[in-house]
Amino acid sequence: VAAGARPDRGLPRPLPRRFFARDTVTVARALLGCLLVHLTPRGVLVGRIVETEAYRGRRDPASHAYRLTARSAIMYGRPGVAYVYLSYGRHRCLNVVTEDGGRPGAVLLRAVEPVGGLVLMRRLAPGVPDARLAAGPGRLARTLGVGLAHNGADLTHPPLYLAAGGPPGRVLTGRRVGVGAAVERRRRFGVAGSRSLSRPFPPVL
DNA sequence: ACTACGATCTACT
DNA sequence: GTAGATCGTAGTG
Repeated sequence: VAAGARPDRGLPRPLPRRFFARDTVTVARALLGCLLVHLTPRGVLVGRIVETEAYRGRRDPASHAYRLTARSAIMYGRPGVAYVYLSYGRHRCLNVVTEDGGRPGAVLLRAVEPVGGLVLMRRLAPGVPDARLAAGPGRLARTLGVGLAHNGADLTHPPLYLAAGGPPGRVLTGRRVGVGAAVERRRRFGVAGSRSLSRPFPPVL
């Protein structure tokens, strides 16, 4: 980069790795209101995180890290790294690894509100209304240009990273989506009033 | 090597 | 409300 050049001027600053080296539920809540930023060759994409889910290991049968396998090994590794997997052979899901000291954990990013790069986002998800462009983990990955190639990417640095945002306002909690009934409740978190939630939070749990 | 199964989304009845 | 798509991962033989 040329001296004096500021290629990231105007862009939010990445969250430090220590942000992610904490309890997974704490990180899942703290990520609400934060920004997901992707500097792609075709443009800058920015979304405000409005929905997350916490997945731990060992004691969490719904977590991919319940057992240590080739795929889940990344959840046992460095916090702040992306864990991207293919769901139902069609959809990619973006997580950020949490915890420290070899403890497994990850937060699934389930929904963001489009903040920047709307024109490109609409191209990536044709026919989807703006508020719904990244409502759901599969749509989020598609609309933000995230693929399996990002598995293992460091989310504390561009081109794909997380950044501080505004306060989330009131936070909703609920049971995780798409997992069996025998698992613990209230590991899904959402920003109340957002029109970009993947689905409503039931009034009573 | 072979099989079963999804942390989902879309389309259609 | 429910079915089908689609393929990497994980478990079994």
